[in-house]
Amino acid sequence: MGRNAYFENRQFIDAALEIIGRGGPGAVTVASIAGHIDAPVGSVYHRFSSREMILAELWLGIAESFQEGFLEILAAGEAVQASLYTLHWVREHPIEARVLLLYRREELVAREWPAGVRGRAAALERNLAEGLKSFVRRAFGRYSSGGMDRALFALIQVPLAAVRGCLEKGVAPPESADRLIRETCEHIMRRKP
Amino acid sequence: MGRNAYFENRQFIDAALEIIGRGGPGAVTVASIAGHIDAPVGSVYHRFSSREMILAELWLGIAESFQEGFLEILAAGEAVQASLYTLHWVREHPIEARVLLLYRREELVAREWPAGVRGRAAALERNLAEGLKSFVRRAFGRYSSGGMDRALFALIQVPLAAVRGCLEKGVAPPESADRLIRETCEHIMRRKP
DNA sequence: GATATATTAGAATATATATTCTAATATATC
DNA sequence: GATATATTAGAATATATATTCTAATATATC
Repeated sequence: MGRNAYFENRQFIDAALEIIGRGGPGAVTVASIAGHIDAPVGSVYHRFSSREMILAELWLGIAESFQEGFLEILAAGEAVQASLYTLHWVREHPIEARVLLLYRREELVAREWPAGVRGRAAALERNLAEGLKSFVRRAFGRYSSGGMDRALFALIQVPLAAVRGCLEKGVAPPESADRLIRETCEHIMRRKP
Repeated sequence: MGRNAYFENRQFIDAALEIIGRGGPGAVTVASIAGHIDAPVGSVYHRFSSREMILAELWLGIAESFQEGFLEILAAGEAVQASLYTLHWVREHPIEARVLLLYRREELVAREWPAGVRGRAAALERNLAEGLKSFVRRAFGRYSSGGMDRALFALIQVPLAAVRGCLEKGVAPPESADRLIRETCEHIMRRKP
């Protein structure tokens, strides 16, 4: 019982997304989030325990969605497809991509996750580690730290590198990026560690 | 005439370097900089027009020194050597590397450079662009934007990607990084754009 | 040795922003 | 229709930190 809600949690998180996407981490204040949807700041704190909690939920939601797609492709075992995933995802989700891939996570949420989302953050890390580990086993016949270095480099670091400049400029990655990532991945994964 | 100075500008800049290197951008306050060398905050403002100016001078000094070495190797024309430069520089200058390569520049100095160092910032950008342009001409026979994309990717983005994880962890890049960068660079630069 | 002044010293102030708090409002439930 | 309460509404407060300001100090120059 009681008064009906005028806003939804999601609206505040989406407002934070828009604000970071346009103005960067420095632009997200509790007032700017509330103002973006004409809500009073009181309504922010009625829903979220702190400013950081909004950002944590935003970041985790994006990361989970990004990672779900990545792990699916990774499980299929195609290295090149997995290495191109980031690029395609950035093209489809340009704003989310900035939040997840352009800024360090610590710019949005302090190194220590706020209580209440630690489980989600830990699961994210665990799932990635597991997915990569079994990919490495399949790709190279057995697990080795050298194989993991190679997979991390080809499937994650290089695609990220190829995309970072565009994220900064706020433009979509060019066609040429596909080729650079594909070539690099094929070459790096061809050689056994 | 007048009282002799007890501190030097350099000490404040070095203090900022140490503080960022250890605690990240969030840890550099005017008070923490002054406190690090037991100076009063008044002495900070006696030397620097603002907190941002200290960070601008720190960042520009590191960037200039990094870039000078890079452009020298680039002028020699060896793509692989240039692609390994970042890695070697990170091993030699671990703290400076964090300031320059781990954090976005905008975390330290706002997008608009403070008046007084705009010339230095512009020169930095111009010199890199020129150095890369003439490298591309030599490497591929003629200048093309495709060639520039390839050079940027192989000589800058990939080396940065290979090194970022270590910068975050605060450890020196492993031997394996040399091989990944070298292999990628050779492969990417072999093909004409 | 007196004097001017560069610099130290650190307290006071300004400002931005997160958080708290009190009152008003709207509606579900009786 | 009365009542309890979830939620809105936004003013008040707390806090961190950059910047300013005033006084003290030490030394180069005369």
